[in-house]
Amino acid sequence: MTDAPTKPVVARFCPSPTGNPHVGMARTALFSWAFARHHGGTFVFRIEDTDASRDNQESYDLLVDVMRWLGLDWDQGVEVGGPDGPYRQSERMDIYADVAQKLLDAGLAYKAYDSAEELEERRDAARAAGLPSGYDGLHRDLTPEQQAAYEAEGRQPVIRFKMPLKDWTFDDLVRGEITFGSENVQDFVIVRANGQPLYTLTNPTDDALMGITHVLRGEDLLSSTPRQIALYEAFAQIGVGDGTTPQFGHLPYVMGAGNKKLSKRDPESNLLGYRDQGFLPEGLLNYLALLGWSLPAVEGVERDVFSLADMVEAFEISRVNPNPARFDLQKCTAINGDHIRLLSGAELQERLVPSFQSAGLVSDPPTADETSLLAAAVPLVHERMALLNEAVDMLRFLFVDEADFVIDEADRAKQLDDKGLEVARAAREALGAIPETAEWSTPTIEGALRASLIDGLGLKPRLAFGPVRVAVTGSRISPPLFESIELLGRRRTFARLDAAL
RNA sequence: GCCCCGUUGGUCUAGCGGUUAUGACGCCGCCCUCUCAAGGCGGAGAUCGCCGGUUCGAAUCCGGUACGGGGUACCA
Repeated sequence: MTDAPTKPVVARFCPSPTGNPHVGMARTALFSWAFARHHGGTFVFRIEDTDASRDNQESYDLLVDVMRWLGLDWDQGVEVGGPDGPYRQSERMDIYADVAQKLLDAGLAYKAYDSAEELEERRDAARAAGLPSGYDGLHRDLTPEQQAAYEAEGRQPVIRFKMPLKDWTFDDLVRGEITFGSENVQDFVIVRANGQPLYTLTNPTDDALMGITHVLRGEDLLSSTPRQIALYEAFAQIGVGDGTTPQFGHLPYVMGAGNKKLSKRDPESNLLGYRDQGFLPEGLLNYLALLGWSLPAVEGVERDVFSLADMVEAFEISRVNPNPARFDLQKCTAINGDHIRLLSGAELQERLVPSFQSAGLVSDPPTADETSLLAAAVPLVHERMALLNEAVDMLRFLFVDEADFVIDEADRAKQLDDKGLEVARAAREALGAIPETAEWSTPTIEGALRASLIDGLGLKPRLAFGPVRVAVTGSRISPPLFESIELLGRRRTFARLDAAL
């Protein structure tokens, strides 16, 4: 299968605003976006909010917010507009009504009056007989008299699309040729009895009207593809769209723990949660890309940490793996750590500001002192973190008011026992002996401490510095000690050692 | 029931008829080292779901089968 479209690519992402944006959705958006960008095409962002009972504005806002955070920009769509708007289906109802009417007028769709009970009964019978259980086509060819009779009974009809009687074969962009037999693709409802259009109509209508050339979506929609192809062929007859049918590619699921699809309820699936935890959009996206796709090896060397730009350059839909992938938070976090290490110190510092602000350690906007302290402190933790929020915990001791400084009790017990206090006392003396006139710097601090604790007391380094670390930073785990002491400053360092003794 | 999709170490993944089956995350060990990381080195872990077939030769091609997933809605 080749991956060289002949006409300009127009791809789209068209979620329904129900609940929290989840990672599977982001993966679908990413692949569609990367596909469009790779081919220099257009990316459309449309919202499918045709079901008023499930859709809501808050969810819509979240969707827009998260797409912007991820950096998946769109050329046409909600918020930005475009030639084929509006891009919210709730604002396009007249269009769907018009298309449905045209389909009816052309004899490509029909009114069906079956009641829910009747349908269920026939469906059960078909199953029992080992037959496919879709609509049996009973009202396909009702005469006007029969229709009038049903209406006289007070029945409100749905509109069903009349599937041409033939087999349906298409070449899926990720799975290859797929065929559905005619008997398994029955007439489907496109407009509810109350006049509301359904996804089955709105989605292909918009794709046709917006000139979508490539439809990349979740594999849950694979079996509805024949219906959509049939609809496109009908559109060609009634003049909706340009008469062509897009190509389809069905992306595998992103699964959660166990073996089930990551659901919207699952906290691991909540995209905003990742932002709050301090994931970088490029880190999350990189990991998501790895779920079903990989950068081609260059001269036999595989690479799994890459930028969005790298992905755009290399993204071939034919390389997408058709099988579902389990989301692994640990690996996602590890990849994110790699991306953090790829950031310059200045970039990292900038991205860290919001985390420090929400922890109440830095004001909004940061003061000059806070900014310079951050600038000096960030290099200390840059390669020690996988998530932005981890920096807050590691550096809290530098930013916190003295009154709020606390020592972890478990660590105090382990390190500041009698022996440890003795070491801390020696450290306090050694540091206090550094002349006021001498620079309070990492080398001087290290020199003083080593001379006193290692050479003087004859301690192993880990035994020497542990108690000092706990007294000064509040934890057995901290950024490098001497640098930390330098940044803390003379006064605060002395105060903390004194307080610990 | 019927239809469709999928199946390579715990997880993700490379592989497109001939490899000691690739790499990553995780795990274990060692080195580095003031803690933790990062980094370096090494290791354990896969009879490529199973059975047949094609072929000199199959993870790769074909057929079946099992298991998992999806669809079968007046949800999307």
